[in-house]
Amino acid sequence: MHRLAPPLIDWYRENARDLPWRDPDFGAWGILVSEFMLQQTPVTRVIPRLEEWLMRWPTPAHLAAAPVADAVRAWANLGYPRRAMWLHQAAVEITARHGGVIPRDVDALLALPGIGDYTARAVAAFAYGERVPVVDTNTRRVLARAIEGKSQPGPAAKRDLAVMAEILPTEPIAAAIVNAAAMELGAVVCTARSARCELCPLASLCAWRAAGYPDTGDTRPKQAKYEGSDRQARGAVLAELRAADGSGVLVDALVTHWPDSDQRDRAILTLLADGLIETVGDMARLAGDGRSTARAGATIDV
DNA sequence: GAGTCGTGGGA
DNA sequence: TTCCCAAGACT
Repeated sequence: MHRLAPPLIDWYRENARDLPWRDPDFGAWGILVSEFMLQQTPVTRVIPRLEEWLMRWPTPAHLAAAPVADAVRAWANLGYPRRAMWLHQAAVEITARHGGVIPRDVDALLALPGIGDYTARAVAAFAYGERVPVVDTNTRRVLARAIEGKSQPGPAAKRDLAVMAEILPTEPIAAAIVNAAAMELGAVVCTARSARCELCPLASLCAWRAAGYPDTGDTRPKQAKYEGSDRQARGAVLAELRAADGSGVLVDALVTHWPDSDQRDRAILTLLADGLIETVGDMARLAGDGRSTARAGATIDV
């Protein structure tokens, strides 16, 4: 077994947070939904929305039968609402092509919308016990420090999976724990802002610590400013349509206060292109909203 | 590979 | 106040 695995396993058994999706009875659907929600959204904000979601849609078939607009509303403030749309579409495909059962095969999971390298492997490992490397931003930071001796990881790369595979135990259950432990360690001890090495089970083995904590630079892509961005404009448009009923809002009445009218129009057009909203005549609404008169796809002139 | 895509809490 | 960043995916 790799020298990093035993201390990770022992530490995780003692220190893992008691999170809902770690309940052995949580189920593959709950784990899949939690992984969608956790893509770029903090744990504390996910938990209440996740519990509501699973109460309302206890299986993929339940979600698949609902309008996608309901999913986007229930997504609430989790951010990146395309994820709600993709999760809904994934539920449709799981219901139609997988008999309502979440796939356990990584490639089958990757074929679903909104599921990439991380989520596919997380579901395979944590819902089904598959022995596959799972690499998220926390794991990449832990590996960069402990093994490569760097202060921060580089941008996500395919090679990360091979590095993680190196330290995975042979036995699938132990492998799943090592996957979870690396993520957990990066989330609560070896964080982006600080390294609380006095709490770290890998401290005595850590290459970065042994090298004296050199600042090796930060090559991660920097996040664009949100204030004044197209994302902010899209958020404002979508917030108005979430608050509206199925009849929608006059296109010309959407976010009329927005200071940049070109940006406002661009927000509406890209939301249409993404399939998050639709127009019927001069009205706009969440895609799939409204009742029986749905005629999506009409164009608007802005 | 680099840019884009929400939202809000904490440093 | 301002900035960072949070279990990524897609184009």
